[in-house]
Amino acid sequence: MDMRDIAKLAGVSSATVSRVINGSDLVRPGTAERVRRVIDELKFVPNGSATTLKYGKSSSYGLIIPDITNPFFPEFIRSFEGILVAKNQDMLMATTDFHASKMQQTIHRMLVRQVDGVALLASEIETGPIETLIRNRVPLVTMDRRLIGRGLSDVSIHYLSGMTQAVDHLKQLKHHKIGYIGGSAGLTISDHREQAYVKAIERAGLKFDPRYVRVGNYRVSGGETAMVELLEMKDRPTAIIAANDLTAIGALRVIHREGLSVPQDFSIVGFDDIELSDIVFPPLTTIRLPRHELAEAFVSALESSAKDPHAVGKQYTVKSSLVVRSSTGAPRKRK
Amino acid sequence: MDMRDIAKLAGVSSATVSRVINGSDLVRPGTAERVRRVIDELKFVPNGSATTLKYGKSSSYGLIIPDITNPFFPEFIRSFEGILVAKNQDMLMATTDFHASKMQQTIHRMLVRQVDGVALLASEIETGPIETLIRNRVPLVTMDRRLIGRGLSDVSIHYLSGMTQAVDHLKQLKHHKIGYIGGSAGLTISDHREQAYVKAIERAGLKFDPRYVRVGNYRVSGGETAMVELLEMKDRPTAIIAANDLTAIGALRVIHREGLSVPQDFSIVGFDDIELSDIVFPPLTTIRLPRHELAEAFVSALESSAKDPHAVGKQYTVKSSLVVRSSTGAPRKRK
DNA sequence: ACCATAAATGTATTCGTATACAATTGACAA
DNA sequence: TTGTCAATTGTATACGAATACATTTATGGT
Repeated sequence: MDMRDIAKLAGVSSATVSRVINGSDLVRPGTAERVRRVIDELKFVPNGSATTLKYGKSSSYGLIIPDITNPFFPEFIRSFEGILVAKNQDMLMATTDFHASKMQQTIHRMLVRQVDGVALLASEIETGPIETLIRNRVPLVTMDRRLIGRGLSDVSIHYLSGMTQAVDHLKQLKHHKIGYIGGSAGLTISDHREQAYVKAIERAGLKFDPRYVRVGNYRVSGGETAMVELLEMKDRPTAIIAANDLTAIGALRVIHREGLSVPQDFSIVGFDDIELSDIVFPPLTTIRLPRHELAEAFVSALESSAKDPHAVGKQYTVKSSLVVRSSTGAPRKRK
Repeated sequence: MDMRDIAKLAGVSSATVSRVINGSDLVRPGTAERVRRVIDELKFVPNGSATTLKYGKSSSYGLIIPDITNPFFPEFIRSFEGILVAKNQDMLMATTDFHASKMQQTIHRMLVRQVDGVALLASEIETGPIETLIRNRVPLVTMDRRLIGRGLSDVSIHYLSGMTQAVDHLKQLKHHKIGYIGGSAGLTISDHREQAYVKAIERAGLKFDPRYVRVGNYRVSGGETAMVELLEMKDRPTAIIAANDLTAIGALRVIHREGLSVPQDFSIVGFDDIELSDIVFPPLTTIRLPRHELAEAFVSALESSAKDPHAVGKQYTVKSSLVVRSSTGAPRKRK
């Protein structure tokens, strides 16, 4: 069943049907009504491929993330998808699992599908795939790369605001030895977070000690491994800031496993403020990264680039801020 | 850039280019090589809309879930997407948030996109949307509806296997009063789970007490509310089975908040075995629902229906089984 | 009633790929 | 060399919707 069938039944031409469907105002109300009735009766659904082919736009955006299993992403996706659906756009989601090959494959699929733009929350890996998109004039919005260009926008998180609050909060509680468990080595996003930590420490007038900085992997396991190492130190920190909440939860687990407690023996600060962080015990003090604002920034960046793919994109910034719960407190006095 | 451009540069016709791209074997190897070289050089990507329009198939499947924020779904999606990508299929994901209107909208979008089939993990709401799909001859695979038909398959979970193991396990620990916190009222999936509980209780020769059965909402909050009610009972149960892990975690929180402990004061059994269940404290004994098998069942159901949309679908079954961790133990003796 | 003009509708073509069918080329035998 | 047949390659068209342009119909003024 296609528009011509509808046209025949409504006694009009396919052009009129198309106009009715697209809400053109140059159709007489009576005619439009008649056509609409036929469409409803036959429950006609237009063929999107034909529209995309003709129109050159697919009204869909790609979303590439590294790992849907990290709760941060589903929470982001919910907002992102919600915003798109409200605008009658579709979302093509893909996961890279941090593999460059999957990334390539994914981008290829998005090109085939004629997406109107790509939101890349896994910019980590390489620049190759990014160039592929740019070359094909597909608007791209990255996270935390801090580079813009023609058809290339970026949404960055202002880590420093939240990190400063976290360090100040800990300092006020009389912590002087504040450690940091980072993300996977070699990712720009990890660097940004770590730099914010270093800067916040220095700004607070505390001494930066590289021995207190450990590498993680953005997952629970990385937090565990790093925390084990930190526990083995003689002069160990009394507070830990983690690169994300999962890492913080990993640290928490190790501390509990060792029979120590939070926040009496260690204060822990996470990053992201995933829903989970309010559920674990003790509820996690964490630096909130507002998902909905982030999603909104991505969508508006995508939209404006889609409107004019030739223009230079914008740099968006989303602030982070501390949420104090129960995993931070004054350190236990040691003799 | 289209196939004709490639054809011109390679000195062949567009038909040959198409044949090369689709791996037809009636192209002379030398010619194919020449064409492939041009494609690579120009990094040509074919237009999927045109292919879909011509071919009538989009090589993509729809996935409809209620709530991506429930960790069960991301874990499922990871497998589902992985399997599809390996077969060069795309996934169009959509969330319903348990709203019938969103469901309708979502299904409409999938029809427009010409998906080759839909996996519906949110069959809960109504039958209307389902009929829309059937009418449009889009293969449909539902979860736990236990109805099949032309182009309609179903993947059901054999709850009873895991539930029986759970009840037996608790009985062996000397629990006689085993409560149940269910899912949202009115969903078939909730009924299936609850029926399995009732049957398992009776099979174990225990007394079924309806006062021990409470309604939840598949989220932490539902587990909390229900657990508060259960705690207020005079003759309260000593063990609780929850309809999913989030519910169990909600119960866990309330118990801790009241200064009681698990498994000393209460034994708790979850359902799903989300990754989280191994991370909470204490690690949750739970009934595992194998995500990967589930995803595989969905994909094979989709594929066989897509191959022959006219045939009657199949009923798949996936077993559940108990995973014992630390949230279950012998009940504390009460005087 | 008639013309000018605006409003409404229709006709024909385009988007890029796949493929039925047609045409050409090549291999080999006689 | 020519014919036969298979292997290649090319030509023309269809898929379904959108739209430039053409045509018809309605409206209003005289």
